[in-house]
Amino acid sequence: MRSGSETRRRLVDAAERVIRDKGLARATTKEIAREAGCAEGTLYLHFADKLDLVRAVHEKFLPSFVEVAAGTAGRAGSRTVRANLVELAEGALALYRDLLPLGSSMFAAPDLLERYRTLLRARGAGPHRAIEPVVAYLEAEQALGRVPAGADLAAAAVLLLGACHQVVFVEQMVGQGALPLGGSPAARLVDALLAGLTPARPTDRADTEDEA
Amino acid sequence: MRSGSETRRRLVDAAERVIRDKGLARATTKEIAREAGCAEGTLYLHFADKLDLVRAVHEKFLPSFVEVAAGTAGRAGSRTVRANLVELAEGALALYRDLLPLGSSMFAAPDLLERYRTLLRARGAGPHRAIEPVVAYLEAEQALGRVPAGADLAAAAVLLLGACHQVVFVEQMVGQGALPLGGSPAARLVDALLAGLTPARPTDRADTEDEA
Amino acid sequence: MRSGSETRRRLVDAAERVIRDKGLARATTKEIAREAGCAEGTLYLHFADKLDLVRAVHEKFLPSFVEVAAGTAGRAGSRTVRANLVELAEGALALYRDLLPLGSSMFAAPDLLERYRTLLRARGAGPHRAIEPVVAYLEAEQALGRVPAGADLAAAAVLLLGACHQVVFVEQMVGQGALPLGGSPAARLVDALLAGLTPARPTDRADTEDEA
Amino acid sequence: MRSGSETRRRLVDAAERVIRDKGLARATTKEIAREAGCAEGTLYLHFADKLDLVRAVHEKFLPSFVEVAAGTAGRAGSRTVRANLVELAEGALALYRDLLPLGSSMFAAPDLLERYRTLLRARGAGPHRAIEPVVAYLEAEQALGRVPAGADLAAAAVLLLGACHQVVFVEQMVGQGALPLGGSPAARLVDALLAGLTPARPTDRADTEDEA
DNA sequence: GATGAATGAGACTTCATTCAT
DNA sequence: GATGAATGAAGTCTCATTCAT
Repeated sequence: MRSGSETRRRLVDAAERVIRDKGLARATTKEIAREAGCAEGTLYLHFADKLDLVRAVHEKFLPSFVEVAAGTAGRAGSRTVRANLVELAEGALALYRDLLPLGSSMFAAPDLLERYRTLLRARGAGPHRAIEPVVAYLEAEQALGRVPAGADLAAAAVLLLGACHQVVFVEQMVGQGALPLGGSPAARLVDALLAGLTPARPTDRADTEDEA
Repeated sequence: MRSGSETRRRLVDAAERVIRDKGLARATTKEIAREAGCAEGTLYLHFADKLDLVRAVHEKFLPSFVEVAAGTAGRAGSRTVRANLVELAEGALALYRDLLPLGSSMFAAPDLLERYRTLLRARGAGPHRAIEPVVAYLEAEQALGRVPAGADLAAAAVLLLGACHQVVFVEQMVGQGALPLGGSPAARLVDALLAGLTPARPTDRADTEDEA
Repeated sequence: MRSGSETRRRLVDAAERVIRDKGLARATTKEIAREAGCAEGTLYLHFADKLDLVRAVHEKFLPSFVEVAAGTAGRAGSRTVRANLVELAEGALALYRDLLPLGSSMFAAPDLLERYRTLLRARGAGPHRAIEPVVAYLEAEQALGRVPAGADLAAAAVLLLGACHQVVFVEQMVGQGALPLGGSPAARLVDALLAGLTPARPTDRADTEDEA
Repeated sequence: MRSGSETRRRLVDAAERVIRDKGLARATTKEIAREAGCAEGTLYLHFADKLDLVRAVHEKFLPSFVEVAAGTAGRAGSRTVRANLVELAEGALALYRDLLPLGSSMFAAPDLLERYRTLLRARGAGPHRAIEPVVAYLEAEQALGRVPAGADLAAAAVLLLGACHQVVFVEQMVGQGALPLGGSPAARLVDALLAGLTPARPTDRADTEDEA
């Protein structure tokens, strides 16, 4: 009943499809069962209740957060840092486009959010884990001298992934092209991050040397 | 029905409170009316339907996206760029903490999202407008030479605001402290953005001069 | 909502009728609402849930237990003891015929039984209170010398009311006439109780003078 | 399907246990099968439907009604009438404590009650048969002169058994000790029945010699 | 005989919305 | 404008029963 039975898998996939199409609020058990090609009652043979099924849908994507940069992580030293980061940002954009509708809808249902938090804690998973492989990649480049020695890699990773998250959030709420990041958003974000905002001249540099 | 009657205001405020407390899914008309201290039927004297009331709640926050950096915008040239950006980032964090639960829950109901999109288009508003004052501030600093001439200011603004959004998203989904941004997250993000990731040595810089 | 609104009363009466006709197990909210001439949802405007409605039905009959012998109690000294007790027994038979189907069905639903117990305790009511007016009547007769001085009046009351209960129980489970109490069951039970089972001769009386 | 297979017996026993524990309303086929240690479908190899299984549970107890006084019946003439009746009453109390929850719950389901009536008629069984051995015992004592010649033995038996039934009914509905029959209820009921309610003086006796 | 996943009717309950007062 | 009882469609979940293995 808990293991990967064929029907169970069909139900999870059907639930995912319906939630994406109609949103969590319109994802009824009747609709999910119809989509899965089974009776409504069958749902309760495989899941304790509807929330348990939704949790299973989310669970399916738990590894994604960490696997975003799985490919890139090993690329340290190859090609250029920029190329690797652009590839990584594009992967992040694709992932967020996939997960945002699923993830955000949880805020509409506090009980679901609570169950999800419990699940995340139990697995030690969550969206915050996404920055780990990015940091790992940057550390490897740092060791190779392709990233400055004193750089705050965690903050850099959050800047990049956060920007990707934001791009997708705006895309889905307002529509594509709302943000003035014409061309390749991934490339522009990476370039801006690499360049920083500090003027070349030492006098300006002094400006940033104060306490917050 | 459209005017700013006292009862109408009470209903909007009550709806906001209930949505924050219990989530959109548990925000029933009965509960909202109780919280507003009026009868359930009264709601329909002021709003076409429940979605219209929710839209009014969101509408209340439309200006916020633009006003985030209202204060900071005029500070160009004063203090340091870093200090101004840290203040701005802290404002963004506070704003996102306030708005995220309200904004994200829309993804649970596509019909609500659709109405919101229409509203945003009609008003030319939306979360993407938040970067405008940031860009405006940076442009002013750029004119003063406190920000590099060639910098991609739009991308920089998205990096900073996106990171703030991300920090709050993780906070609310997993809990505070999940991201490794100990100390002042705002300060660390700003510092990382200012510093960039390009090594000081010219040889490394060459690494990034590859395909756009 | 708790007071005696017209709709509330109609629902309680309808529920009583349906429970009598079809039994508690077949008394659905849909059927009760139809019988009451209102929508199913209306039920939940007046009662927390279905059990709460059933409780209200039972509550309606709480006073009955005590009022059985209300009339007879005042008759002490008038007519004959036998006549008064026969009248009382006939009232008890009528009451039990009315209440047994309602009361017994509770044993099928432990949660309902539990709520009913709570209600009984709170009101200090219950089927055991039925013997009180009977005992009161007998005490009055005892004072008048029409009932033996040393008689165990509580036990006598339980014998009489218990027998009436039993007669109805058998009637409803097996059908009328199953018990060999042809003629007037009430009269036969009262006569048997008045007469007792002790033989007139002193030698037999000795038989019963054994261990207490 | 009708024979006394091992599995069939396990199912009947399991059903009895579940009905006692959770009530008829909560006695699901799933729960009964689990308790019996077999699959849900197996139930339908041995019984036409769920009601048929419940009927089998009740059938198991059909003889009980008659066997209550099996022991006592043969005791006529031995010990004292009182001692024999007290023993019999105690047996009746024990029996009713055992059967009442099972028997009463039938009133919640008229279709079950109907099937049970049919069964009782076919077997000539039922709760009314319980008085037979009591009457038989009393007749034997009557023949021995230990019970008055003119006594209405059927009515006396109903008084005694009915009182026992009542004691248990009140116990299970309100709780033990609700009836004022402290000490040994069985002994008090028997003593009251033996003594009767007629005053020793002939003048009082006249009171009862009126129209039926 | 035994199994247990699948079924689907139907139970209880919620809630946005209406309307007579 | 305000009320709140009434509505009824729709939601989640249960459970007796069937059937292919």
